[in-house]
Amino acid sequence: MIFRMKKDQLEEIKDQLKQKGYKLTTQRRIILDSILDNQDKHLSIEEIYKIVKEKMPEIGLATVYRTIMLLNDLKVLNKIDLDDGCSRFELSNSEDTHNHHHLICIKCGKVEEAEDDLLESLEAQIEKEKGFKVVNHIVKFYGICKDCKKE
Amino acid sequence: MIFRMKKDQLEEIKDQLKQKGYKLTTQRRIILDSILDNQDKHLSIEEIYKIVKEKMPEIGLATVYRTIMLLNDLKVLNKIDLDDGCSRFELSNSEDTHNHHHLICIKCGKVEEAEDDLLESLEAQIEKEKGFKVVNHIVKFYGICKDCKKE
DNA sequence: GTTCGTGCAAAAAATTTGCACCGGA
DNA sequence: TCCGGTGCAAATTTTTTGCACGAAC
Repeated sequence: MIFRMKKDQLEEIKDQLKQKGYKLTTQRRIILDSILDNQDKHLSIEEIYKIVKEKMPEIGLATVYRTIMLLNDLKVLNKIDLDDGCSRFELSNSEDTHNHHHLICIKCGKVEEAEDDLLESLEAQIEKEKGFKVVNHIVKFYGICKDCKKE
Repeated sequence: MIFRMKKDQLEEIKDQLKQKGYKLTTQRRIILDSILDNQDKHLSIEEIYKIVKEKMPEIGLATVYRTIMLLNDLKVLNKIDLDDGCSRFELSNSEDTHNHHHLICIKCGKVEEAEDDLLESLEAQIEKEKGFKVVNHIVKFYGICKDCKKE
């Protein structure tokens, strides 16, 4: 996946916060920064906390929770569940989110991403049949990854 | 969705337990029973515990956890995450599971099910491109349900 | 200056574990 | 009988909350 310039993304999110009346505190900036630096990962709160704490040791875990929840509500982040006992999050770059899925290996636990998206027609059908307007979707495929198939 | 005869399903799951060397204890039978009686719902552990406790007040919450995890491992149940802070589970009737998706309303929180499945071609493509053999998938659509659209 | 956000610590919720005893196969 | 399964309570882990203080706008 090709990521946009980090600077652009940061500016865009900053604007979004400002528009909704949220302050851009040092803590929020550092947390955002850490997430943008790791957008290929699926970080847990604890992992984000650890990364952020290196840049700002006095930060509290509760602040990380509150910030992540805020970003989740703002749809800046997506919560994903990789069945490892904690919530994980990934950036939801508006163009990308709708177009990638997670491939979770049930043998080694590795998580890959697949970029294709053939769900538009299904969503159209759902709206027609159920009257349900889809605004986002999360798709997880469970299976055996390339490496594990070899064994 | 049309459910198979509860009795058939129960027998099938019993056999599965027996085959793998697990005992069919009273607790497990009651838990299974409660889940089969509620297959249209997406029950949390706590909810299952409450239902089961009426039939067997002395049961412990830990037993429910252990049984549900066992059934999850055996693929009798699927864990699903409806973003309400706890794990929920649904029966994975082998024929059905692969063919239904959840429609989660982001306004009222209601969860519907959609039965269509157009993912076969996508899965074939994933296997071809990534060498990842898909054995199951979980699809959640977030959006606005029929009722909420009216408001 | 306000008001929103933060750190800290305590609380609440969700899940797991240890262990002595019990009951299905 | 034997061994896996259970109840209970305690421990862990994850997440939330209350409150006084501090920092953005």
